[in-house]
Amino acid sequence: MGKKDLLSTEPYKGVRDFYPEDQAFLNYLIATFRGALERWGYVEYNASILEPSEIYKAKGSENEEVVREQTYTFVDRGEREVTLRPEMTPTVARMVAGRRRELGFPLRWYSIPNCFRYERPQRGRLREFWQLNVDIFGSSSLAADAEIIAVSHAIMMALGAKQSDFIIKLGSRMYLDTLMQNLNFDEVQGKKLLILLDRSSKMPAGDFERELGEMGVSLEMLSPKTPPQDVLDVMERLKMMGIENAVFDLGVVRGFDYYTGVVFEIFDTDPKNSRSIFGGGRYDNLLALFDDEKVPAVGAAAGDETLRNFLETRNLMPTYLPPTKVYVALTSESLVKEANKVAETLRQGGVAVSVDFGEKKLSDQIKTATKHKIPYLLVVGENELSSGTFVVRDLVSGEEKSLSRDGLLSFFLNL
RNA sequence: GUGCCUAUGGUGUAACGGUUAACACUGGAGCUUGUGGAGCUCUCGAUCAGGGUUCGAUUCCCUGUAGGCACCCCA
Repeated sequence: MGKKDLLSTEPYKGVRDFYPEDQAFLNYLIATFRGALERWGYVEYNASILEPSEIYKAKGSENEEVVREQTYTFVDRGEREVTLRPEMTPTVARMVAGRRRELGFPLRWYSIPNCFRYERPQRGRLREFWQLNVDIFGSSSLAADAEIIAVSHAIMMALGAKQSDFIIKLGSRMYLDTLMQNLNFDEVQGKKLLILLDRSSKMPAGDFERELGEMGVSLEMLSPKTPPQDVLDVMERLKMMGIENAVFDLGVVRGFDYYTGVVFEIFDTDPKNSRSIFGGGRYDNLLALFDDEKVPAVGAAAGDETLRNFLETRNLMPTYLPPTKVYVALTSESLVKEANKVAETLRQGGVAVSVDFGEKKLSDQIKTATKHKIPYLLVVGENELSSGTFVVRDLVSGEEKSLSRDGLLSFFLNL
């Protein structure tokens, strides 16, 4: 028997299908983000996935290669170069700059976009991911830096984490800049050093110090006696908010593009998840690309996949339950209409109900309900309809309850 | 781009180089239990592709492909 040329059921490389359980998890993340952020006074925005390619190239010439090789970029029918957004920050910078005069500052915004990067997938890194973005625009105060970190911390806690589960590592671009000046490093050397610092946590200590030596510096020369002033200030503010798991880390650099001040990354303390969960910092110059007047900004981002890895390792994944509360099973296919009448009463009252079509026997209908993890079963048969008494079964405990037609709604509403 | 690992039904696993590739779950069909989630019977369904070694390859080797992991990079 020759096999037909069937299509693959695999999704495109590096992207995921969101089966109901997966979508439910994403929804849970989004709901948790929203809840936490809106309590802090942040409002939600969004934008198209498509952006003109130039907004990613403009940040600096060194980014051009990254954009060319690590984004989904194509030319549209009108010869415009288009990129599927690899991140949200340029987009939000564009949006804020576009309405700078109308928006009141400080501005607290968040969004949960999907972003695309053309990369080789591996643990915690995919070609499409959902990413929370939180930003404050229009404040230069370190209080804003601290708030962004505090909000990130609050989200971790809202997801069920303990402070000992993660650590907030702070760095200072300002400190590094003055350091470069003191070392008389030019831009090229400076970048090289930043890259090395960024990699340091992944390298054996010996290699790191040897490579530092090759650049004519030592770890001692780079390490401050006490954390840089801006980092200290932020840490102090965090402590006052009850956040104890923040430390200074020379290796937190955040690439080498638009950051200008305090930068931070949140890591799982379990080494299994080596990728940062949250990352962000201050980027006071980015909006100047779109606008003559500077608008200071500080923000953070967190990806869904690294958060999922974190929650899985920490056993914090929510258990899946469908929105459906009641499954109506029928003793005969001919009862669909009657069953829908019963179901409609419940729907009117706001109870989520699905009705079987009665094509299969009752035991199979129950199996379906169980398989879909629907918590309650309601059987509609001739007896029930004539007597007006319905049996509701709790599919988890197996308990049953006899109710009148009118009693059904109040039963489900009182769960 | 580089390196390492992996590849058997839809899923998870099994098969010293040797009969007809096994088992569980899932799916389908049926029986049965007189409001029934159980049980029983039957059934669909796989060695990634191409070469090589061998009397004989799921098993060993090579190439390709796909996937995973790490590096690079990480906005």
